[in-house]
Amino acid sequence: MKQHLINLLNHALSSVYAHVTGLEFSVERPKQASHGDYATNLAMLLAKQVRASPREVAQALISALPASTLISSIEIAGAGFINFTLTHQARAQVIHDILQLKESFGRAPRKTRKVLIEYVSANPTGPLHVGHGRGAAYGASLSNLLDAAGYDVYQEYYVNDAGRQMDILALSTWLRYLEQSGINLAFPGNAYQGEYVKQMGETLASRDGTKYLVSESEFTAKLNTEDPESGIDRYIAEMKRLLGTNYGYVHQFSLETQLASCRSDLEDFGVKFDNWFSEETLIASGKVDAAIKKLGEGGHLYESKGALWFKSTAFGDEKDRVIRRENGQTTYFASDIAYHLDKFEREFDQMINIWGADHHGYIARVKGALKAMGLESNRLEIALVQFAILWRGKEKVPMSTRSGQFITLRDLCNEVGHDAARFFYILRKSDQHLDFDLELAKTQKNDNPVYYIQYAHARICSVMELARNQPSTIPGEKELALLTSPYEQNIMKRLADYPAIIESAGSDFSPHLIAYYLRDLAAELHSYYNAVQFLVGDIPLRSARLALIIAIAQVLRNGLNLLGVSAPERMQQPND
RNA sequence: GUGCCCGUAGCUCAAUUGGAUAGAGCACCAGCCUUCUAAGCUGGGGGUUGCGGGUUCAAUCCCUGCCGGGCACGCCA
Repeated sequence: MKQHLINLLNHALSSVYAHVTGLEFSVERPKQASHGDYATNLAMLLAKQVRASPREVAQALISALPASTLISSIEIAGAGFINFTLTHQARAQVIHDILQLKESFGRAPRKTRKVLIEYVSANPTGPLHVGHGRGAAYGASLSNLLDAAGYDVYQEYYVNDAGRQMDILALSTWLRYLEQSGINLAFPGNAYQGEYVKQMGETLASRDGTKYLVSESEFTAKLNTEDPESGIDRYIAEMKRLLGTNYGYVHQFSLETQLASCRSDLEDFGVKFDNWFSEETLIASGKVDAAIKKLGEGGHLYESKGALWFKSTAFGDEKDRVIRRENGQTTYFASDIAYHLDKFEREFDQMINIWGADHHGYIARVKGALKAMGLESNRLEIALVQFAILWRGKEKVPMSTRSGQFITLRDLCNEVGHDAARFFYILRKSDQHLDFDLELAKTQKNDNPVYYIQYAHARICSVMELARNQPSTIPGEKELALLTSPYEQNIMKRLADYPAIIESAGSDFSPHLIAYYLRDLAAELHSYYNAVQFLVGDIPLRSARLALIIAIAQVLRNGLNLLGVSAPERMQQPND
């Protein structure tokens, strides 16, 4: 419809002001219903160029506008807006579209465009907590949105399974394992404290028995209260020395256990990845060394103070970054360069990374490395997600993985429900802080907007259940013409907006737009429901109204589905 | 200190990316259940869009200077 108006306007434009070309004007839905179905700013943009008042220009354009059976009236308003009012038939067309297209209503035709979206990518050193939940909900909804917008979406989780954090996890597991046999070495304060580590220790003991036991006297490393970091490193070295090749089994066990738990937490949260990309594999296959070599050949590396540096300042970064440390180990950054090089080699048209906002300083160096390797760094887009700040009433809940003091994603879902959690997370713009109040989410469960939307859907299902035994005809144009109330007119307009909302929410990486849209649509259904009886005796009118609410239910389902939220046919009675 | 993000109703947040009279929810006040689910609806109060300049037909949005808040500034990941 919008495109139809643009075509008409372009036609008028070229016949009246043939010399004007390349003008970008907008056709949009006005905020106020009294301003018609669509409005354009074309006349105001033209006024200066053609030296006439906007209203004169508007009049000239309207006179030259080709006739259209879809438009009932056109008027000039305000500073020079041209407002279009559609015919009833043009508005009601959307009902036919929805009933015919069903779950594919709003979905764009497939484009041949491959998009890689990487998100969560949390270190597998413990259960996912509520902070990760936001990235997970955002990434999954965005993936659904881009899929609906016609892209081929490939979802990936980057697993940091190499490096010191994993060593600390293995150490923590092993110490808990030893405790099973009564060997209590001092447990470092900066090792992983959580209950899940104790469970891994128990499982390891029951699975592999005494295989990794050592005596207390063999273990000579001591904690260092002055410098806990070097203390824990000595612990790790000692563990590796004593266990030898067995160290790998403990390491592997800890990693696999955590990955499995992470995977099932996400699946229960409605998040499923196409690929879990291992950092360790990247290193083992030589891709990190290859990436370093490639940077070196381009002359972007230099040695200083015993370390190897990438000259990222040449690409807009604040300072140069270390690629390989003095001790010979490559840095996390080195792996990340190789990982992104690998993404480019897999030939995606677009790559999206969803990172916590605390990583924003990291963007310049990654993009810098890509540029240095001659890659189009703007094919990579980084969407930053602010942390969710957890509150218990007025109290901020402290969060730290190491201390074991955190609320897990699973706890959250158990407390407030899967649907509420998914919805709540994406309700705010992703680059804004999200205040997540557990008390509120628990005690005021019924105030959560997700129930409001689900209830609208359930109400429609309930009406349809009652209507099942009543005669009804498939409504044609004659019946739909009976939908003349303001409620019905507004709902038809709202339904017609859905495909455009999908498109803009997708291109803006803004799933929250879907949530707001659905809330507005649900509000209109609730008002309609309270004001108008659907199951009336007049059969043509009834079938028209039922067709309209079936269309609403379909769009609510389609939208909720994108957000990973269920659309129940009836609501459970709220607890009092 | 430098860089990035943010500042909208009492609170939490939107605002079709520069459009017409800035909108919701919560909270507060007053109403609506013998009728398709009251997890709902109807009405009301509540704003100098942090402050000052600038750009133009038009600024919450763009530029600039302050004020206030967050994050990042490792041979950590």
